[in-house]
Amino acid sequence: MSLINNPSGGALTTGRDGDVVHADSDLHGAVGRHLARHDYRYTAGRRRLVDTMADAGKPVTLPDIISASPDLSPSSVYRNLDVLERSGVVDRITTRGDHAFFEFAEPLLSHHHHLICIDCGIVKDFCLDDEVEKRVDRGLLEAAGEAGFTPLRHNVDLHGYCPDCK
Amino acid sequence: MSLINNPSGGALTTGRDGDVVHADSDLHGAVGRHLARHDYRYTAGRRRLVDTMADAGKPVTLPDIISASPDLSPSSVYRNLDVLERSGVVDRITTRGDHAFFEFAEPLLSHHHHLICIDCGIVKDFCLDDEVEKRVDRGLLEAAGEAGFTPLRHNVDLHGYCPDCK
DNA sequence: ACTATATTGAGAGTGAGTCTCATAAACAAT
DNA sequence: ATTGTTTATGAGACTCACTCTCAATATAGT
Repeated sequence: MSLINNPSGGALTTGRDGDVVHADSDLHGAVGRHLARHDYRYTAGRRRLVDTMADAGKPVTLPDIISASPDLSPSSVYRNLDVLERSGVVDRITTRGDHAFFEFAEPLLSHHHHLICIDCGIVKDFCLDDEVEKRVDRGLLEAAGEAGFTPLRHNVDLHGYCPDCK
Repeated sequence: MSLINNPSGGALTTGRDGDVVHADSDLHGAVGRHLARHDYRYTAGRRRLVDTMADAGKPVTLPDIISASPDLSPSSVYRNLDVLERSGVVDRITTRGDHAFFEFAEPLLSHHHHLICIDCGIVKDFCLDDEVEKRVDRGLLEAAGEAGFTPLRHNVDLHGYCPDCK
């Protein structure tokens, strides 16, 4: 298992609760706790999936996962990505490309956003500075309240062309 | 044809170019200009589609369009939504729901963002104030430059539960 | 009107993701 | 350890949003 994806380039060191995963700390422990909270088992196949995603260090699609770990069964991977998403371990990123992307959710991964290529759909992570984040948060909470929405998280995505599709 | 969707509640009155559509001005003229710029024809079917979307006044899915205008052919509507998207008339919003949502693109519609229900996928528009927008823009341009991305537009989406799915 | 080009519509086709179900693994309690 | 109970697995069938095909039709230019 390698380092978890971290767009800011430094080690993951902060967070508001005890489940933030530090560069060399116990990812599996944190994932297991999330799963247990939702009455799911942390099986060997799910560990393999988590390891594969951690090794990738960036948002991945199903083909990415299968080509990195060909012994995993596609139907089980889809089912387990769903379980991990329900447990708050993984976020699904839906783009115009053929496949959805998956990456570790906060607070397993520090807060960040996405550059999305509108041609090939590839996703790359980046961070905004704290000042901007706070202002966005305040604006979003206000808007959500007015519309009767219960806010869970925000996405700030930039759509454009990646270096390859330019 | 009714008013175009406008999350801020007031009339659409500003914009950086001449194609911004005011509440009572010529939507079809602006759409026709966009299509012509891309060597597409503004046919009767495309007008019907544009009218249907304008009448809805909010992001719509293909079933929304067909149930509002049952004489439109689904395959043509899909094809024409694609043409309108390529021409910059329409934006596609991909969510976890079964269907993609479509709405008028900027600058036909004033700048705004989306509340997206993570359960049913429904999309609602809202605005952020100008100060926040400017800061977000600056942060995104910087991030895009570092990653070699060519920025086109940004999306600030809030994901949560809509009043019905709460 | 005539020609060249773009669009239409009905239905066939595609493919990412989901569902089924028989088998296997994980947990609990004795 | 053994048994019983619940949950997970995997192969493949299946769904269905969306795209493609192609003959018929509408549009624009001359």
